[in-house]
Amino acid sequence: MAKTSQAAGLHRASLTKLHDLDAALELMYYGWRGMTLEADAYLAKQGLSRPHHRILYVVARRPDIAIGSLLEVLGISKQALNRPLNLLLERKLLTSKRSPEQHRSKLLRLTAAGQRIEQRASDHERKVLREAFDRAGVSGAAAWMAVMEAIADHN
Amino acid sequence: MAKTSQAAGLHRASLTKLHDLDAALELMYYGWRGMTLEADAYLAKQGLSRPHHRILYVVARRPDIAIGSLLEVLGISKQALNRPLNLLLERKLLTSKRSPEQHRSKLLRLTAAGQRIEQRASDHERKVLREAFDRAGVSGAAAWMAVMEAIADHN
DNA sequence: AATCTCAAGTCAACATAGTTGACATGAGAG
DNA sequence: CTCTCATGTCAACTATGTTGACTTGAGATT
Repeated sequence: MAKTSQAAGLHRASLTKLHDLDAALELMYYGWRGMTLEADAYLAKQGLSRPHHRILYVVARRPDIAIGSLLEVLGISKQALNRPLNLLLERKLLTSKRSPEQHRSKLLRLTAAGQRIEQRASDHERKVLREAFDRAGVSGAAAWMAVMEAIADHN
Repeated sequence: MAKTSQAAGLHRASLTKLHDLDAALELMYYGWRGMTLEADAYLAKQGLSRPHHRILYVVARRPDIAIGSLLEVLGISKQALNRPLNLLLERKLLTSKRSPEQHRSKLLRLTAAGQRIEQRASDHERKVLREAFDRAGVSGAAAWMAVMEAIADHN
């Protein structure tokens, strides 16, 4: 699961711009890469990868979430969730218990170890954002957020 | 190759924000999704997917690129390039010819059909960006670019 | 008590996108 | 005639996802 290898650098290739927005398009690509690169490397060291992080991230922000809700939030099938989720339970980064009344569903929570890993992985991503925002200033950061919201909510 | 299915919507989940930058972090995730969603759907209708688009995109902007250079730009192994590239050649979206002097390397070019598909797929992505930039105004777009550059070039 | 529903879990088969490693081919250069 | 070097190809593997078909176990209904 996840190699330590990779070009890691993957310098932004200099391609001829055929359209006005090609530069922006490429920035989205390399921006995503830039934000996740260190987090992925950290996760790989822990024997984890992005799907595990996504689970930890969501459970951290919705303690006692049921598996069905987690599936909805992640937008994947339960079969796809199965493996990474079980690994996290085995590694005791997550706990699951049945709720007192709603005995049908299982509630997920992070253990202390799970919280630590979630925090460190997300910290790598936030660090990249923070440095960029610091350079851009408060108004630049706000403008970035506004544009990203428009892109994310498009349609 | 690529299903037409998917939640397609995948509404931005409302998660408790544990940190200042969690909102920004999630925006990067959903922004990437938002930009590529329609392009991926279009490509799927053509029986293609993102790796094919990446190849078409690069070759469009570097006509007569050799395979070795393409590998560098894409940052994948030649074995990984092999299948999508051969599909594009079979479907006559790309041509390869040996150059007159440098007989060792093969030069890649888009056919008219390849250009059409590349353009349409990229247009879907640019459309999302254009609408967001229109709302944000020139200064907002410039700020977005500046922040994304800082993120992309981080490290 | 018997049955229905519903969340969760599990098994199999498959698709896609990537990896390493090993080796073949074909042209140019020495 | 051999060496290099870009390209091509085969095999085996990993990881992340998909559908479809089923089981299990608890709660609710009749």
